Amino acid sequence: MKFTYKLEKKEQNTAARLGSFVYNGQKYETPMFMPVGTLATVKTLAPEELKSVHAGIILANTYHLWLRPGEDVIYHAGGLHKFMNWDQPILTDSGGFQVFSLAKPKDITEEGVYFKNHLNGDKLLLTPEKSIAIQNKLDSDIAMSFDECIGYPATYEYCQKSTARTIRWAKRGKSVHNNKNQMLFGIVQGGNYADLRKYCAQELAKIDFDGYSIGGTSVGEDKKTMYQMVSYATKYLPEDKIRYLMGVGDPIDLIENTIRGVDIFDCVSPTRLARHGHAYTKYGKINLKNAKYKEDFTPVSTQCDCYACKNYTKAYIRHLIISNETFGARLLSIHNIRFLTHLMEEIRESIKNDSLLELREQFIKDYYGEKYE
RNA sequence: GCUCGUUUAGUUCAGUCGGUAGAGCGCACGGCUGUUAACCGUUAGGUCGUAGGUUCGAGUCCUACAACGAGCG
Repeated sequence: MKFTYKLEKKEQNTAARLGSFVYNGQKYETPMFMPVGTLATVKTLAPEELKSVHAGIILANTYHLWLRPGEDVIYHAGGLHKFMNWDQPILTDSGGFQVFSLAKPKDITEEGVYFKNHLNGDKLLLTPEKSIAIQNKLDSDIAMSFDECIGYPATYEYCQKSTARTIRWAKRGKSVHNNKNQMLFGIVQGGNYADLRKYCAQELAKIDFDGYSIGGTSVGEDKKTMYQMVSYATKYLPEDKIRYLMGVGDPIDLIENTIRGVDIFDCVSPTRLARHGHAYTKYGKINLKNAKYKEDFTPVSTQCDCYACKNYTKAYIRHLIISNETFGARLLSIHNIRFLTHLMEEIRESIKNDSLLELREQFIKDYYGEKYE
């Protein structure tokens, strides 16, 4: 189902934006954070639990669902929403990140990208057209253009060549996109090169997508570099369209990139860290596996309103995680997602009050103490 | 009581022809940014049951003892 982004307000002191859209009769505000549910599930969580932590859009992955169960199965099920019982928005990534994480350089061609199916060894070719066709069938609300997520560092020559190809791929995808209920976003690449980011953003804007993403960040660069890449891109993106920074979700990065004009984020961190026993707190990330929590009978956070913090102690969750009990991963996933959605609530509030820079200062003080930069 | 077997890291076990010890798990700590990740990495941890003997040298071969286990009385 399509929805229209509305830019509500711009923060006075930064490039931050407050926006909104209505989906299925419900209003959603940006900036927002999207939990990741690669295989049509946000790992360990039921849809009801996702709603309880105020999740808005969730993300699923074209590549993974193509391999298993296959897009036809989901099409026959009546689409991804029905298949996974999720009546809020769904964004599908295109498989572009798997070009970065799974493919070898020699497998990337003008036509598309060759993958080795990790389930059965089959040789696979994913093209821009194929990615869009799969996403059309999955019937997500937002489809992503097939791109190459460039690693870091990368030479200017490589970024130039790859980014030009990503733009050609974006055009090819757009020309075959045929799901009227689905939006299509373009993805700005360009590495850490201002002119390439600018060029890519402007070329994509000409194609006229429903929204724009910034890709090729959180691939090993330092934070300063990431923020620079984002600034290079947001500067040249249409103001009236939503901007999505892909794969970014470290709490401070949500603040810093909101400041640079980003509207939505996604990241595996809250759920992956949860499964690995870590929890976000206002005063920094904690590792619940540490012995010091063995008899800590207080919640992860006394201020958090999530189900885990309201009902369980660190000692109990630690016990579950150490015993490899899935309930521990589930409780921490609930908490970590809630931590990020709550942070986004604070960010939106501070945009309304034009106090985002103050929020950043206070956050850093609390989260990092004296250690930050 | 006799026979056989076992005894090595916290634990379960490897350990070649005799050349002064390794692994998995656990413990402790760290990492994780569009998920091939309930994963990966790094420490710490040993009088090789005890006492003798053979040998240049014994976790390894021999003897005795101890503990545990099995079988037979």
